[in-house]
Amino acid sequence: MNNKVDCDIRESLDKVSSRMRRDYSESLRELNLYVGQDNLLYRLWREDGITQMQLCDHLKCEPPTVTNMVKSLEQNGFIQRKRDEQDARVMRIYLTDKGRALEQPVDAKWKHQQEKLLHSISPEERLVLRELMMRMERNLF
Amino acid sequence: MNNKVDCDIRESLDKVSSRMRRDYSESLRELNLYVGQDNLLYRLWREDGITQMQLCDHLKCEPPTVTNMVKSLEQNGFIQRKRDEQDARVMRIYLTDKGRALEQPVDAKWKHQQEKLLHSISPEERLVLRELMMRMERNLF
DNA sequence: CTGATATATTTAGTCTGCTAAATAAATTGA
DNA sequence: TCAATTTATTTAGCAGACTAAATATATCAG
Repeated sequence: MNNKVDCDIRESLDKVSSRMRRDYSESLRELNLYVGQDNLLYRLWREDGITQMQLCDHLKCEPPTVTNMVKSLEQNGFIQRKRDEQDARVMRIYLTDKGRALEQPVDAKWKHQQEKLLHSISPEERLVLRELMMRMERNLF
Repeated sequence: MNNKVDCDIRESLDKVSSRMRRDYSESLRELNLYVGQDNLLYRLWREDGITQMQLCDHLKCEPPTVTNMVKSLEQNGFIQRKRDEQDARVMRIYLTDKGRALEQPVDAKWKHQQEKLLHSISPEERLVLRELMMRMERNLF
């Protein structure tokens, strides 16, 4: 009986997150960005010139994924790659003006998407929800 | 102030679902399946011989995605494609014995993953969580 | 009956994401 | 010093997922 609830939670989680990703992805296309690239840029808006390895850590993905994302972002002129002077193995990623200019529009789209997700949920409920989400997170890591 | 909570919810949602997907994906590799294929098979376990268009509806994805998944599953011998006799446009997808045999092992892996996600959360809390997830779902669709 | 439209699928090409293996540079240890 | 190991990145190849465009079949309207 309880199993049904559990199933619904997992299915709902999948549905919500894939739908969010899809909607947000579509919205980002207006900025000539692909979903995920906004997250990479986000790290650079916080700290410009970090290495690909650091991006891996933050994005929680594997090195080849960063290589590809960075390549695409560079081709579109949002970032620039420079080899580190001290350590010739590492690549440092720097924002271009075009990349910096995306911060506000991306933030607006992010907030809009977020509001769509949560709009029927009260502040008190959001606290409860966050607490439960955090516990699921801890269960997985 | 509340915005922080909202942000955490969305970030947490992304983290939890991507981690779930990743773990589950790795687990499915033992069955020679890729993540997502289990969901397609699930539909066939419920109703064998449905069309690719019906699979699209259930999986909530686009026709080319189904084409590729079906191709891969057929090459691995889990399903068989047959053209519909009434309407030569439609392809009907049928399980092979090998495909049918995956139902139990996939179900076990799914349940295992689900328990990992929810194990620290009480039955009462699960009901609350489900209710909130469902509301987010309704917000998006 | 036939030309236009609708429907189902495929093809081509993009992206994120992965693993395995290759490459290149730095570090470590005998 | 120099071979072995570690670290950072890239390449190749695969999957799911997407869009745009092509193909093939069916249906509908005049």
